[in-house]
Amino acid sequence: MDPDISEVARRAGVPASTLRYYEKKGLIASTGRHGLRRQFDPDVYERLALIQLGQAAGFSLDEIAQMFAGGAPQIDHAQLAAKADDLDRTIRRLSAMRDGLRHAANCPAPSHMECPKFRRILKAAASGAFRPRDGSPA
Amino acid sequence: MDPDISEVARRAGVPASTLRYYEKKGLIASTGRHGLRRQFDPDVYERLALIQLGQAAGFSLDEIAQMFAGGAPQIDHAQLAAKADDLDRTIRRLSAMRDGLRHAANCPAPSHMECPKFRRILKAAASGAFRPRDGSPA
DNA sequence: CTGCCACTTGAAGTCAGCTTTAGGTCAAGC
DNA sequence: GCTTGACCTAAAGCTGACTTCAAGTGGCAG
Repeated sequence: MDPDISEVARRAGVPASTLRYYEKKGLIASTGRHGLRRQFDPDVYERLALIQLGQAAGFSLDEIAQMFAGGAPQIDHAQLAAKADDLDRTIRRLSAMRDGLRHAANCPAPSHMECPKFRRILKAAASGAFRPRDGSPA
Repeated sequence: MDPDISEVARRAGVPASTLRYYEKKGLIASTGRHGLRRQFDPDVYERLALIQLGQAAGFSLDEIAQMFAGGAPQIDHAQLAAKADDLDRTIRRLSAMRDGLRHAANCPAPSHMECPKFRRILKAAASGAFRPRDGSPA
């Protein structure tokens, strides 16, 4: 028997409301109804995993829907490489921040403003060095 | 003469609407008015840099406002260390994603589903390995 | 056959961080 | 003195990814 929405929710760890939302967005499809109730093909689990993976990679649901658009998932290699580069920039930015935070957490200066390193970082922030590029998460 | 809002906007690269929003939130303060028009202390530039830095580090505006709450910026060392750890987790997660994307971008398999590495990553996604922890950006 | 309750729906609400809009004020230049 | 237009306000709107709500439906146990 094909799983119903609560079964999919339980097994995939995704709330039923989210599954309905994904269906409306065209990210997943139900195979039919049993009365009112949706029934899902077990393939939906793979779909959901792809969605979660895509999200983790920083793709929006709309972008993910595009990938699913043509039958079997078509994922453009250039698009993947571009997203990898986005991630790389984000990682570098976050790494710099993390190092700055670690320093500030251990800095012996009485106030952060008296620490030269902090002031240097602050100046970088003022000049926009840490502004996320478009396409970066957060 | 103290700068007015458009001067601050121009020099700090922050829209006037954002400055008003920050003022309402208590993140910055104007020193007075010239007619209706706000006047700002030049200190505001440092404030704005701190705000941008805090945002880049993943703090919410509310958290940043808390830090500003007691006269000179009080930034708790434990809080900084905790945020650094958050960032570290995020960085590791994103690095794994980036590597996965790079592989997929160059993978010779006709479909991603036929690549063992991709399938392995997909399984990890299904098991929630990439779900952002609470406190992580994006 | 009846009642329960898990499911259904569309619409509205949530969150953060802003931006936009509509209508108003007023310092400064002519 | 009059016009201009940059500034002001409160309130509403926006984005993305959902969640919540109120009201309805219907399969199945008893």
